[in-house]
Amino acid sequence: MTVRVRFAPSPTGYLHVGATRSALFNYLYARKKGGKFLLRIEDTDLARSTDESTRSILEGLAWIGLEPDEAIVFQSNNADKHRAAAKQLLDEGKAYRDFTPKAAPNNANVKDAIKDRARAAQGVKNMRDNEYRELSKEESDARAAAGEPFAIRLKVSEIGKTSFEDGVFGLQERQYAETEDLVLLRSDGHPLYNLAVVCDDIEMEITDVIRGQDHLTNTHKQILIYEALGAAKPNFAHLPLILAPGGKKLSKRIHGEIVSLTTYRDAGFLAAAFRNFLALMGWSAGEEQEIYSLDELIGKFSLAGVHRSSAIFNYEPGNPKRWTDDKLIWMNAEYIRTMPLAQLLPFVKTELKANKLWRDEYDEEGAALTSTIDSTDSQAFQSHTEIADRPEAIALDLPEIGSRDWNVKTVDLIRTRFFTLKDFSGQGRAYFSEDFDFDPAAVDKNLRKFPDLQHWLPELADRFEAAFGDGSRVFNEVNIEDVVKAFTEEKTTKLGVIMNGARALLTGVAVGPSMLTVFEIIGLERTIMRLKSQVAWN
RNA sequence: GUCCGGUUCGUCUAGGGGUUAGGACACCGCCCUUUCACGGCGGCAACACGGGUUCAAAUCCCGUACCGGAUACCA
Repeated sequence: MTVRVRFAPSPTGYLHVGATRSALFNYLYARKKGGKFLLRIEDTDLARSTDESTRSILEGLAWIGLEPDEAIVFQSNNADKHRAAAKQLLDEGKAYRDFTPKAAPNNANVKDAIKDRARAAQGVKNMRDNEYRELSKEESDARAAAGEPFAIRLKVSEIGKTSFEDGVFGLQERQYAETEDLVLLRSDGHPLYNLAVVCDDIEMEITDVIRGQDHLTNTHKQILIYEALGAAKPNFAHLPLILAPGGKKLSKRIHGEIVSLTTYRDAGFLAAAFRNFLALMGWSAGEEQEIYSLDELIGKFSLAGVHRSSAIFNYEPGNPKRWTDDKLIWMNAEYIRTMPLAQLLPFVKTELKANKLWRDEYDEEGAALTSTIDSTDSQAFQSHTEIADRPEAIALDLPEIGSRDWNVKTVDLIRTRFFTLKDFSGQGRAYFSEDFDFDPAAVDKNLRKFPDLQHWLPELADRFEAAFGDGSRVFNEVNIEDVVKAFTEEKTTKLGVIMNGARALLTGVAVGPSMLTVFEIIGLERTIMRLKSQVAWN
């Protein structure tokens, strides 16, 4: 039998990172087993479900690369089937009508109300004391015919237990006495979650249900429904939860946008990096590897590697440097600097375009460097070093400023210190535009601390002009170094003072690659212009 | 309350009778360097507690504590 799994979110908000991990594990399991990964939108709670949420979920799944193999199922479309199933169980005497008037909903604190009620019962509550449980068929039919409202409850036996072998948690057993006669159909005819899920999973021929640990007790209820319906039950596996720092469940309401997948997309994370990070939350292949391609994850995934303990999604609210999990940030940076350049470039292009930093010239086909990069074998993943070590890529003369090759070389140069795609348009803005900001800290540290620089740097610009302006010498690292060193000696100052001052003026920031390379990449013309500019000083 | 589950460095984790308890992130130090959040080297740092079984327990058993989940005519 081919494996069929499903991800079944309810569209009551954006896609949650915990839910995304459930989707990922379902997907990995399906791919590993050569099965199908399906998507069902559980939109039966009309009051809370929105189309916008559905769109957002779909968008999130598309971004992270977890698209379903078959058409999306909307649970609300199956309500008639759910009602028919309830009716069938009623007719077979496996369920009964409960004419108890519906209790007023206590929306303020539903959870607390449930807890209080349970505590009041002191654990000796009889789950079978419903007065309508043994009502005669005649009377039940008569009252229903008279128009009296009723809910339909499953008649759960008093003696016995449900049990199943959980793919993660092992053998799970629960005495029937612990399970109440659960409601299948609300008195307004609305099918309830557990019934809907079971009917749909049967209908969709789901073989393996993989979902959050918060559904463990639902599983016992659902098994009762499978049995009543005479249907074969699927395999079940429950995943540990992802918790917030402090150990509470990571929730949209309390923790905000940090739990939304779109936050990471918008913050410049690579889907591959995010997926990699998520896979390692609650799962391990039992080895010391950290970076896994999707194919590797599929190859190595197994439910046996899933933990039973919850993982904490670690971050510090209010700390800009740790706004999300450290390891996630590191992993994204690791992907940016080590992934094949040809794979990174399209993402950088999108980022630059969105900030009006992209030039059509970057798209032009042609030169040697570009074709070298494009032919890079993208299966190899340690490629940053490979590219850097490849003499034909790095030894080329500097491409014309603003050309496609220049863009490729620049991206490869600056990516080594970047954490997100946003950095290409933020910290890296000065490479692509004249309109960039100066980091006040960089100005203070590298310029104001050495007031002489205010006239020295324009002077250096003149030296560059004199040395390279007529084109007789190439503006490259070796020659630039000669000029700067001579200038430094003349001023009897340290090389670092000149270099760091120039860095602040040329790039607006205090960090970056070797300054000699930066001069070269920025180019003679822009270097002269920026060294002479006084805007940073004002 | 009851049921279910959990507890190895700050965090993610490896290890499941004999290990100097390993790795990653973060942090700290040193090196490289004109700077740097790259890179290299090194450091700090953990088996919740109490009993038992055993020659030997982080590992098996029992108990305790703490944490989490569930307990709806929500999903």
